[in-house]
Amino acid sequence: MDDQTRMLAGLGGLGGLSQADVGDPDSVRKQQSLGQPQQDIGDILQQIMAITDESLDEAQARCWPEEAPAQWTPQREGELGGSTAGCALPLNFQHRKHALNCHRMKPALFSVLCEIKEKTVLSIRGVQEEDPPDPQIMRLDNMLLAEGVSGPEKGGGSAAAAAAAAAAGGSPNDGSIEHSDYRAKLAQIRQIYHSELEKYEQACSEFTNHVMNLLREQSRTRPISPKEIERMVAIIHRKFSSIQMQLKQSTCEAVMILRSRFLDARRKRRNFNKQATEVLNEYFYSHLSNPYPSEEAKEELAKKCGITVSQVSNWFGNKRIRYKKNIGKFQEEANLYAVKTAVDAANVSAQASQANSPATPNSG
DNA sequence: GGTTATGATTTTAC
DNA sequence: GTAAAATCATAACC
Repeated sequence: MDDQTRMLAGLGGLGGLSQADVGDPDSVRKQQSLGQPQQDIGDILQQIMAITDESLDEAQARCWPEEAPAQWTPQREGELGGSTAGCALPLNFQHRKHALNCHRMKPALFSVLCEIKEKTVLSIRGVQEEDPPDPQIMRLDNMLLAEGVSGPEKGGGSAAAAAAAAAAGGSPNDGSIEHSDYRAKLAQIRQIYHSELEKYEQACSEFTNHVMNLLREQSRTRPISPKEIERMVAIIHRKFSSIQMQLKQSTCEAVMILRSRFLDARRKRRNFNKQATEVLNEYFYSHLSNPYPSEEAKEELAKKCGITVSQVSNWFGNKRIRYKKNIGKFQEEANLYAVKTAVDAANVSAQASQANSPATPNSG
């Protein structure tokens, strides 16, 4: 509450207009002899100064009879009148307020004061207010949307899980248990995110309303323009959006951790199927003198085996080092694939020669 | 349950 | 950035 009060005092006060700027009571009294218009202004300034001299806490502690009758009593009014004994005018607070509101010069004077305030304090603040959308927030938003945490719920998470499963090297159906586990955990994160977001939004709107009401109330006795209230609301929204960013950040982190766990292939390593291993071994042993497939070859092998290019690279890396370390152990396998390759080559050449020979009626 | 095989990751060297 | 080497973690086998 103290922070709010201070914040409001910064905006709700005369905003840079010191007592000397507006006119202290002595100089005002001197001016009173200058004629009726000056006397009017002097009166109203004195009233304003008397009211603004009171701290906001004091002002808020005093409730208006028409707004909070339960707290206002004649005795209370007496106390309030007593507490303002230090003021220049012997009016109690409510009387002063009433007199001020009814004063014929009040709208014009407040308009001028608002204008001065606008040109001084608020114009300085205004420079940093119109900032573009934060790229960091945009990144977080995009990620949360892509992961299915924010936005519509329909299958976002399962799509991400399917993609994750595919990236892990298996088909999405292979790990249906892990898949549903992933979805459940993602849904949990989503639920926490939305409930927290709702809380923040509610708090933001409650606080904004509270501040707006206070400023509107204050605007009856202090020069506060609607524009200034708007600015204050914008400031509050920015503060709350920074809290929201923290929430988004931690949600993203949670999703990343979940995803990395789900994707951590070491935790659920699957051997490649027999056909894939055969294809890879065939290539390895038929290129034993230089077992380094090009990028194109890797892509083709990956396609043939139904794995990723990086998995092909891993496999060749492992194979090279393990073969080199223990050639004897792999000799049998090498011979096997050498024979297989020779047979395949023979078949290919046979087919080629058959295709090149003149066709006969019996040739099938 | 222990051992081996294997896919993935990390560290290191170039 | 790439490959070798070391290492990790899990699957598969006995």
